Amino acid sequence: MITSADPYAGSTAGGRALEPKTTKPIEACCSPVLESTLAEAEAAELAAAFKVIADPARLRLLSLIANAADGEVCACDLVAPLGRSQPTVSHHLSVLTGAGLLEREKRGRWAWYRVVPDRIEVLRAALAAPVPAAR
Amino acid sequence: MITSADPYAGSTAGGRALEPKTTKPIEACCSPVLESTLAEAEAAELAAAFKVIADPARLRLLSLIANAADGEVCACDLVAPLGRSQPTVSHHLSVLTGAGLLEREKRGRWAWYRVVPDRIEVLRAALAAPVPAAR
DNA sequence: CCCATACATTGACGGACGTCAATAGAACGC
DNA sequence: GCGTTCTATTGACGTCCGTCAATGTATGGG
Repeated sequence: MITSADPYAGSTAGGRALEPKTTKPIEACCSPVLESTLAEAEAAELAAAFKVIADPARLRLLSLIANAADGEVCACDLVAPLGRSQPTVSHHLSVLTGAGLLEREKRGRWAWYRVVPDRIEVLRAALAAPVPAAR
Repeated sequence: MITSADPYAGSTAGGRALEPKTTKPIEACCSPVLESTLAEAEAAELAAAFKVIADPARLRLLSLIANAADGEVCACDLVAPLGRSQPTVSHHLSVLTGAGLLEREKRGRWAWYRVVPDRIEVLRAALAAPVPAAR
């Protein structure tokens, strides 16, 4: 007998949820990790957000686009620098856009991508050090 | 013919490297993602670092330990709140410690864990917004 | 000594995901 | 219309990894 009335907010980890598997956009879901105890649901959402940027290809895409001349890059100019196939690049761009880290604008035959700094700031904020309470 | 002498720093993504698979501690490896273009190696290292915290169990462990009374927690007090088996908790603590995000101190039969805020700051810094150059 | 407790390691299983080739879809020029 | 170009989707494959049961290792009490 471990817990009869589980005192821990959302500690169920064994039960697979089998959710619709939609790529939810990143949004501020929790206070900083070091500042308050995360419930399982909050942790899952934050972890999913970090998973989006926890990939070399996607990090490089972000940096390539963020450092472009006009702040935007045509998808056609990303395949070669990334050293991956066109479908793979398209896939990663889709993941980043789905998470809200990129904005997509279709102009003629081309798709132009821009970084959305605010969404990255959300991730950054989640890693903020807590203010030293009293002093 | 796309590239004869690859002009992109470390774009090889197809070739599996099959490295020793050691868990390298997190350390400042690159300038912020939005500030300069990441080479493949830098991106791989940063991605590996983010992967460490891109997991609900590990995020909860960090928050549980960071918010403990004395800034440290006995491993025995982490199994129940996490809602996972003891070996699983031990595994995650090992990953976090290996990455340098946690410090471990063995006292008698118990293992006490503390957060290393500096290492988390490294990750946070990687997401920093670039200074608006000129004004 | 022997047993109980705390933690780590091993091995196995199943799901998640990064990758590519092939194909489909959309937009443009002629 | 028709071919060309750019992008997205589909399907398949292999690897990575989070999880647990079982076992191993160490520490301490009686």
